[in-house]
Amino acid sequence: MERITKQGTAILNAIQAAQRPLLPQEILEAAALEVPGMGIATVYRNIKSLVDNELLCTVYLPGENPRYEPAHHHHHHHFHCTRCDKVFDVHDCPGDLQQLAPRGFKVESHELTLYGACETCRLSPPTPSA
Amino acid sequence: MERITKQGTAILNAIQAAQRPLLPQEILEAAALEVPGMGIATVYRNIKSLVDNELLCTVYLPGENPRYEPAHHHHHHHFHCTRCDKVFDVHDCPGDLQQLAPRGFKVESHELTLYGACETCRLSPPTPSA
DNA sequence: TTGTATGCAAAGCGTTTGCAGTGAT
DNA sequence: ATCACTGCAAACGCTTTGCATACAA
Repeated sequence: MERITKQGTAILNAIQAAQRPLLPQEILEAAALEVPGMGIATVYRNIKSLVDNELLCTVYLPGENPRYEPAHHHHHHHFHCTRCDKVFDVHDCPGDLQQLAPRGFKVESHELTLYGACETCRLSPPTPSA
Repeated sequence: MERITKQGTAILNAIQAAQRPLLPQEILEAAALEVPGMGIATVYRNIKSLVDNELLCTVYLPGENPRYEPAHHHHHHHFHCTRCDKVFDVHDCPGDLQQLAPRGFKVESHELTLYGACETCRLSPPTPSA
């Protein structure tokens, strides 16, 4: 992306405004509030170039489609709320995990995902009527 | 699955013989050695029923398609070799990670993936000629 | 004006499903 | 002889790509 377009601006705004990693479809919905009629292909193309330029990073969670968040340039993990399915950053880290690997294996990095209830869901359980 | 078929047997054999989680395509290739001409749809259908019957479990790794391994019925993690892309079981675990989550969040489970070089790849670096 | 970025639709890829035929019981 | 399972092909959901048009420069 060499040119500044209203679509590209809206996409980056949407991702930066979200306080959590977003799916492409969520990015589209948010950006389309600003630029109605925007297509999903534009979202994918912009995401790709933003990731290439290291303005965004890709959040891969087990069994999930990729989400995107602003590149933090620091090691962190994620918390996946099993109630609302939203994903949140976790800035703490268990540290070196070489000890866990089988003998002879060299651990160079790791990914950790926590699952449970986010604060909102913990304080607002689903209504029994549902 | 109520009936025993040669395809179903070959599929289960392939997964149990592998010492690591396999992709559906890998399962097909292994099982087709025993039952040539087997279709990928049969692999998916058998996997699904084996998972439902808890003979298999699904291994979800970040950014990867699902793999399948015999159900171990115990908590464990995985090591993904970045050289050969094979995945191995890790039986050790860092334990409770509640401490890592943001305040107010409740951690109920976690997934951990280690990345690096498996023993084979660590001992056999790629040939410089490649 | 130039040519990049967009929108649409078609294509890709992994997975699922409908259907007619095969084969386990 | 049944009817569950199989193979094939079509359908699906997500992502990518081709192409003509729109618009940033």
